[in-house]
Amino acid sequence: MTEQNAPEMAENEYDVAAIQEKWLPVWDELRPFDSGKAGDTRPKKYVLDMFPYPSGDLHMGHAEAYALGDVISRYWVQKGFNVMHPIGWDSFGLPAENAAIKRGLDPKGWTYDNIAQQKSSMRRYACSFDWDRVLVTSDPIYYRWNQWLFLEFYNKGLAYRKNSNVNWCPSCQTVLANEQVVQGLCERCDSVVTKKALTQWYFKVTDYADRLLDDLDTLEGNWPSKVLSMQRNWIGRSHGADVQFEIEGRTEPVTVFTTRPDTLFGATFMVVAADSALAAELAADSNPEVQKAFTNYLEMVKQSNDIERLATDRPKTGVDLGRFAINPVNGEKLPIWASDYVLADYGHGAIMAVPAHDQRDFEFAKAMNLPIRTVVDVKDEAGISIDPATGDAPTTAAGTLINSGPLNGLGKLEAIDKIATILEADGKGNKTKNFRLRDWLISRQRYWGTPIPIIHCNNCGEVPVPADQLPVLLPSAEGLDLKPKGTSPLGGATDWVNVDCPKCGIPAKRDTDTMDTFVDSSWYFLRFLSPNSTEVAFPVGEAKAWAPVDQYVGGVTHAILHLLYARFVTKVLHDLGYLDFEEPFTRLLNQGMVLMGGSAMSKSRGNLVALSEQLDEHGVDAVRLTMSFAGPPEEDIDWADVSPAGSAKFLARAWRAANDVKSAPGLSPVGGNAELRKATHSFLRDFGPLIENFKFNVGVAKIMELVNALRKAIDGAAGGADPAVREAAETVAKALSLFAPYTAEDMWQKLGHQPGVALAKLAEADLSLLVESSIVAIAQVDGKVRDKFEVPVDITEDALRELALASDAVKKAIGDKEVANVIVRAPKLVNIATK
RNA sequence: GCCUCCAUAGCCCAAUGGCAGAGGCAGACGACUUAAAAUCGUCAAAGUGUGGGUUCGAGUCCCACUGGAGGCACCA
Repeated sequence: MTEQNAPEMAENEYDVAAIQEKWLPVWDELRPFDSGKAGDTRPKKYVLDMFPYPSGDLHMGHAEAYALGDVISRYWVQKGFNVMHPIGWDSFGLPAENAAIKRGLDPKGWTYDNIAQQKSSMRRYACSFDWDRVLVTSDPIYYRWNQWLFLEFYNKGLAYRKNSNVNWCPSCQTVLANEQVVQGLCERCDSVVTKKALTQWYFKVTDYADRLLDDLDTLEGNWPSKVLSMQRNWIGRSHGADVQFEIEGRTEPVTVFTTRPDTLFGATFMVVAADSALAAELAADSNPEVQKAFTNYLEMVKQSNDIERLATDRPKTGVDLGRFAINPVNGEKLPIWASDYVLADYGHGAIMAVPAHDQRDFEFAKAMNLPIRTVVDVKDEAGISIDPATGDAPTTAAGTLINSGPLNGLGKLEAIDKIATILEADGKGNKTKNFRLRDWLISRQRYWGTPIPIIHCNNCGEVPVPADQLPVLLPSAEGLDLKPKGTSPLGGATDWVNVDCPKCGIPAKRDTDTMDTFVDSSWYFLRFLSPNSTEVAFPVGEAKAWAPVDQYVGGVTHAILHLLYARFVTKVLHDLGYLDFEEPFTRLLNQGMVLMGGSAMSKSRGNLVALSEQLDEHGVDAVRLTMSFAGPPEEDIDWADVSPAGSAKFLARAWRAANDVKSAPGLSPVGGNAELRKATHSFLRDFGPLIENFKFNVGVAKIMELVNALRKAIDGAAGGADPAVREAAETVAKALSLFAPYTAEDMWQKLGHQPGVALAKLAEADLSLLVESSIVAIAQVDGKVRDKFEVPVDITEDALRELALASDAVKKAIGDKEVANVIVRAPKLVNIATK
């Protein structure tokens, strides 16, 4: 190498680090992704990535999510849309608080340091965010509106306080929503969740259960079916009937819910949830031995946790309460038992037990030696009636009703209808439905969250903080004991807690709980419309123009937590007149996880891959491209299986091709190398639909294909000056800008253009270039290819049939078999079926 | 126990019911080089987890099974 050609070498070298340095400041100037410019007439589109929790720097999971979200967002920008693609931080929550306790710091400092770091990483990662629309949920300007939301719910009767047995994490020392208990463990820290009787705040999500379930149908096709089925499972609607049983020695009847009212004649006992008020009352009015046995049993039940309860092979336990219920259809006396297999907070906390036709009731009857009466005749494979009373299992299938008075001879559905009619006529019951979904417990006994804007007054009770006194600012953490102790740390901020009642003026106290952070994230997508407004949570008019979110991108881990809550809050805001739509996210893409060596990355497993190291080693573009190219976006990526180095190699190859273009910009491609033009325009035809259908990996493969064709043309007959070469190279640069913005921008400059490849539209495919005059037709015999011939594209069916039948190879394959049928699909195929 | 989803070259993955291969990784060979790297090029490699069925024709649709991933679960 001589000194003279050294600078030229640098010019022809793909230098990842230099390119990254070069373009960031240019883009800062150019701001191609602003969405709030006045007079912007482009059609609007709202693309949203789930916002991160600032628990440290960005990791590989973020890198995947934001790479994929960026492909979609940049695609629509390139198509000429005014795309709103904002970002923010879900910055309240336990990790900040725990980290702060560990280090003796204010959670605020830890949180905002992490936000700054993530923000800088996102800029380097070249995310196409609109940096004018940023929100941070722990900013008072945000959580003031969180408090507004709470009060809207409160005033509508959708936020309320009640005392009940709640999920309690002994490690986090706070309550958990049902959705935050996974397999009996705390979602956050994996501690075994226990139950505790506490007064807590709830959002009445159950009021919306039907709509939350039914409206999932409107998302069909636009949301992953997996998420739809998870939500359906979670809401868990079952249809059945309420039936009222008189209780001996009690004025009020007890109502039970059953999905099998047809089996009412087979009820042989009743079971009430051991931990319910009803059980305690029935026991209290019973004889002393029962009282004692019940107290002992209840003690045992309280000590068991969800893990034990979930064990399916757990033997049935219970206590006979010495009381009796009267079967409303036949007047039979049914003994009442208390057991923990009946849940206090589902249905009415009491069931009618039909051991012949329910697995759990059957097990209980066997354990307690209670009678079993068959009322549904179910036949086995041999056609012989099965009798659970003498067998070892209940029958749960449909069958003909027996031993059931007026229901005898009916099938299941007819029997259900008839018994419902009978019960309704007597005022003893009615058809109804029940949900697995419970109300959303939103209060937390922790510091780092939105204070609940309620004041408790001895005179007035719960008093909402007046709007003009919002926000209720979180008191400084200084001097507060943040360590979890079961009551909110805010209770220690005496000056803050003690206030005068806004209604009557006497000394009162603030509510010291904070809100579940899922409240913060349940409506944040609306706040991006005016992240800095001090007047409104979000402007109703802007919401009409931008919302709902056209495309939401995020992990499947939020399938039932965040996505269900956001749907619920949207429906409430709709009903309050703030929104004209009922579903927040029109289209949803769930990206998979990034694994390493077959399992999720974790420090303890020792398979953590640091994003920053990957970026340093391969460059931003190569990492982003690898995320898109690895496979379908919803599948997990095993980092051990993919090749960021290969991606970098490809990017360099594409970049070099642009460097080899020897014509001036603005050159018409007409008359250029025909083969390359064909490759370019078949790419242009295929690319858009692939991206719109999330087939990013295939889209990248198509770009690679085009780069290969481009290389061949440059090195071959066409040469670097051919107009088709320029056309192909510009197409590559534009398409590549969705995946590898730095490389694409640099290519764009090499091709002689001003910065801003992100805004350069891809050309429409010229389909006339793709018209072929002839095509290779195949001739099959019994589905196997036997011959091929080149035919005109407009060949008639008859002509193609003749051609195929005349082929020697076809004749040989037919042999002496008789031709049964000849299928012709001109011009591509003939299939000859023999007998 | 109930409900989803997945299975294609050594690996990651393509394939409107119509010739199993678009693309990549790894591999072999060649060109360039004193040599290597880089680059450019050429090649090899599976009959689609198993067994049935529908069809003129099945990787694709249906059923069963095996293996893997996920959700719900004492919810009456």
